[in-house]
Amino acid sequence: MEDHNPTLRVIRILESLIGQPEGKTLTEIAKSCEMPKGSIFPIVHTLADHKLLRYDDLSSKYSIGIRCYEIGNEYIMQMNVSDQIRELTKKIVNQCRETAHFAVLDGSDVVYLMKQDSSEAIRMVSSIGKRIPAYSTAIGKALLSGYSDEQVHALYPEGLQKITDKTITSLDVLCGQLGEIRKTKIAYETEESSLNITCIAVPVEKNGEVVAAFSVSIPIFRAAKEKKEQVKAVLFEAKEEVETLIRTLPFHI
Amino acid sequence: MEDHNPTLRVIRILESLIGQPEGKTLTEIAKSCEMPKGSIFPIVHTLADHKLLRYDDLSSKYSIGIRCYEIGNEYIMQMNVSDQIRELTKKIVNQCRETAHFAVLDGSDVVYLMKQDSSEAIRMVSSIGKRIPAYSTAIGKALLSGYSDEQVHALYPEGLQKITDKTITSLDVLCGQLGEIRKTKIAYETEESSLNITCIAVPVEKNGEVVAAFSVSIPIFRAAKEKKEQVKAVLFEAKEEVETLIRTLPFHI
DNA sequence: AAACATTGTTCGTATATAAGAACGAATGCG
DNA sequence: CGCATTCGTTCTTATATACGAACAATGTTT
Repeated sequence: MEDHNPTLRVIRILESLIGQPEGKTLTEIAKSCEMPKGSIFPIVHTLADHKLLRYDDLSSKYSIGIRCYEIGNEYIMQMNVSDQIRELTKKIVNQCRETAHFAVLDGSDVVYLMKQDSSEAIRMVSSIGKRIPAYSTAIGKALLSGYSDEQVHALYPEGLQKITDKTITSLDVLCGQLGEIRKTKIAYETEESSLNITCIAVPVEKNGEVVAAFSVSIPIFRAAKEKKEQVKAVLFEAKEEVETLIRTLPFHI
Repeated sequence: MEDHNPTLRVIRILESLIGQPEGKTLTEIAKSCEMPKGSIFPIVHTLADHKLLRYDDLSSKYSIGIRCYEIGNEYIMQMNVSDQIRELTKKIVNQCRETAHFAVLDGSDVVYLMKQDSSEAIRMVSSIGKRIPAYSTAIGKALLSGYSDEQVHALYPEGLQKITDKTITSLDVLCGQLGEIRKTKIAYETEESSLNITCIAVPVEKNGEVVAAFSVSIPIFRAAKEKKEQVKAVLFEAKEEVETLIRTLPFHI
């Protein structure tokens, strides 16, 4: 480790524990962060003392602590409309009987801020706080539609990776779809991010800029034409409502 | 600032931004953390670079960033039963038509992990991730019932502060109620934390230890006797279900 | 039982950070 | 228009941290 930025160390330690529900031992953290364990020892201790990390005696593993949860929730609270948006997401679910998401774009990834499951038997397995490549989902495409074709190209210098057989891998095809979305204000996706799931999404705009998006995910066997039309109508209504809501209020990503 | 622990600095900076939806300028952060702004400048920069902080050009204020949200959600994900618990919370709301919470205890405070609003007109204004003194709420008392009277006394060396006119301020009265809760496994509270709200809660136990709690909050004008009885029954059912759920699985705070 | 592989922990010194004043750049105000 | 008050930024040196090997303490394997 050549970089001696102690703040960066803290960040790398915390990030190394994302997607690790079991946690990691001090030695494992040291290895994955490429830092000597003697160096991270006091850092990990301080973090654990303040509950940003949690230490499990049995497994002797560290994982993300409750204080991170509290701090992270502050992000949502900053959107002073978070409760209303949650209600709107819930309303979408009630009307469509399918899982709905509210998400924003961070770089080239979609970050889900809210998720409401449908009460139908088959549920999506997505989770809030998760991050996935934008180009592979309807909600991501809705968000990307706020960017110009050049900006989209710049976001994916390595091109588009296949996630399922139906994932779009051509930037030109993607930009073609984004052009449509800019006009129609609705985005579609079929099995491009997970099999047997189709997704419909609308961009949420403020002052002409795309700041967020709503989506509904449907198992394809339930995605008949009239169902899709109904979902589309519900999403357009939600779009209107949330845009009215945030028109005057500050709303940031 | 005498303490030169750089990790602690990061923590203090992040924590100083909790409950500050508007954010703070670099100077304000420096003042509230009692650190020279020249010192925290590189720290804040690194945090912002990695989106743990967010900088607003217009107000030139820093606030909690999206990456904190992602990291914090990892805490919930670690409870591999989080989705089922969310469903259970939702079920409580559907059956009671009132706001339900799921929370754990951290020190002497309640930390809400999940919240589901009722669709009724008047809603609670609580928020997930928030932290409030345990003794003032039904859910807090349910959680405290896992402690002995001595432990409870130790938790509040300064005694109990008044939040509303009806807040319990005597540790002995509190411990008396906790004794009841240990026997009956149900906790009540009326306007002790917020006016016009009454609350009913059940502790969630694993191996005889209280690890979490469910609660339902009701505006007092809707809290008739038969309503309370119904809520009590729903909560007992939820308690049974979640205890079965976590019996075999690892479940930690 | 002994060797091994874990875990976390300590320590001296090279090296990077922290303090705090002083700087420049905006903005607000009289 | 200029004084005053923000904002962020830079700089030098005292001072604290990071390295990384060697440490103890468990638990696992042979």
